Amino acid sequence: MKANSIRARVRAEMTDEIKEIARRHLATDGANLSLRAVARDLGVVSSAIYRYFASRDELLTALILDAYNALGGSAEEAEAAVPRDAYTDRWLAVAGAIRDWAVARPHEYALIYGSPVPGYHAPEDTVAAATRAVRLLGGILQDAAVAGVLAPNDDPPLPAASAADVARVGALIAPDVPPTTLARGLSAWVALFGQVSFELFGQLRNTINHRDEFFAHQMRAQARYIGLPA
Amino acid sequence: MKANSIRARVRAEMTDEIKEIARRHLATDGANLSLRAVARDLGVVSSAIYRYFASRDELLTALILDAYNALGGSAEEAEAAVPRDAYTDRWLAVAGAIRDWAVARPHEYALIYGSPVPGYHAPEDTVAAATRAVRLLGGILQDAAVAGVLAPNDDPPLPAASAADVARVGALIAPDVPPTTLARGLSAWVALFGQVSFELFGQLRNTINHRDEFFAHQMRAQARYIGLPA
DNA sequence: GCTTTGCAAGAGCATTGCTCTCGAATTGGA
DNA sequence: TCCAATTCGAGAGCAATGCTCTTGCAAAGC
Repeated sequence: MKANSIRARVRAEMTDEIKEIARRHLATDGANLSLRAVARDLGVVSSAIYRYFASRDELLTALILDAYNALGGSAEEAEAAVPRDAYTDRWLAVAGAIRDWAVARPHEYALIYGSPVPGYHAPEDTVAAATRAVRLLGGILQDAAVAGVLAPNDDPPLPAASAADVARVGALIAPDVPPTTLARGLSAWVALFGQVSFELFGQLRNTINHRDEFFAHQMRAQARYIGLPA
Repeated sequence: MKANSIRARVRAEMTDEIKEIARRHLATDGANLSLRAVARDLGVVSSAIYRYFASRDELLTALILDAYNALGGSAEEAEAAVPRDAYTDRWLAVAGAIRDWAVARPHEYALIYGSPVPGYHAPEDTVAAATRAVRLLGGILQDAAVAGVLAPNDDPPLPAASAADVARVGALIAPDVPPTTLARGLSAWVALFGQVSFELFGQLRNTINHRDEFFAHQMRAQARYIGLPA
């Protein structure tokens, strides 16, 4: 089949439409996605879906990949709009974009940062997409480090094995950032997604009611903790 | 039915056995728990289960409640074994117990801290059980505060609405802890569960490989961040 | 023009959650 | 001690699911 035959184009359109409808179902019915329901909405018999996705898991994998990329893209876009030397603002833009994306699509967020779907194992394709968000944070730290505006800290050094783990990550995304600062960066990264997950998964109910404001404040605190300039 | 009739005892045993088998299935097959499979393992026909749980969701709710209590109990037990004035160690004991419990029962952890199961809404019963872990942290902060060993910080004050939220929580579990310290405590709480979730849900794959060590180090850092004495 | 390939439809299978009915067993008051 | 009320498990049955297989039809490519 040539890449640009009518068939190929129709196939791509169908694939997109299936994912689109699946996303809609995800948003309304939650995580238990029904292939047959998607087929019905598409006006097609259920077995037809299997021409495009070998199984329900494969459809979910495609949605997961898309979600990682959408989230990463949204964060990158927000970060790119901030002046390069406004390091704290860049971090806040990333954090805000991630939360906004997640709040707008809680079920897609749950797909990628919630409990892994049973029996499903992330193919290697997803890791590149999944790291887009962390790479952004690494880039900000790196830029701040070379600019010499990253506040030092007097944390004790990491134990050997963790130091190696952190160094390996650092070499890839933020080579000029000292290890203890990198560890604080990872901590902020965890705090960011932890906060979003807590909010979306209901752990903040009856506790923190003004989530926007609290989130922004906590992310600002994380920026200070990392050592980004005010 | 009298509380101690044969029927009542058998009923309690059956209920426990159903939950026990369900937990086993959870551990092997993941989150898609099959009532019929549980019934088969119990040597009983599927409709018999409905004498004990009105629906699959109700069984899951019972498991969730048990999980919250088991996790809370495990953390409380670990914390109680530490001298009262070793505030950092108390925090580390809580954090370690929570992680250990979660690593040993990833699917039960996912049940309570992962994506909420579709259609399911936490009944009010669960909130008391769910707050046992936070209360522990609050208690440690409170004790350290009244002992006067909680290091102050110069964080900017919280914005009004968040300050009210935090104050409400603080009044309940740690009345003598200043708001900004409380905010740092909440941050540590989020970091704790965020770290465990990242580990169990696969977000640390190919990044942090020595998870025990890294977790312990990060929790120690959180203790310092909160202001607990070394 | 003819063969190969891609596709949707439909029937079918095993499985699921849940409901209902029917006998058998336990219970607790007379 | 007997008897009505309650509780329970078995079994059949329903609507739905994921997935497979076969059958005809349309597009693609020689």
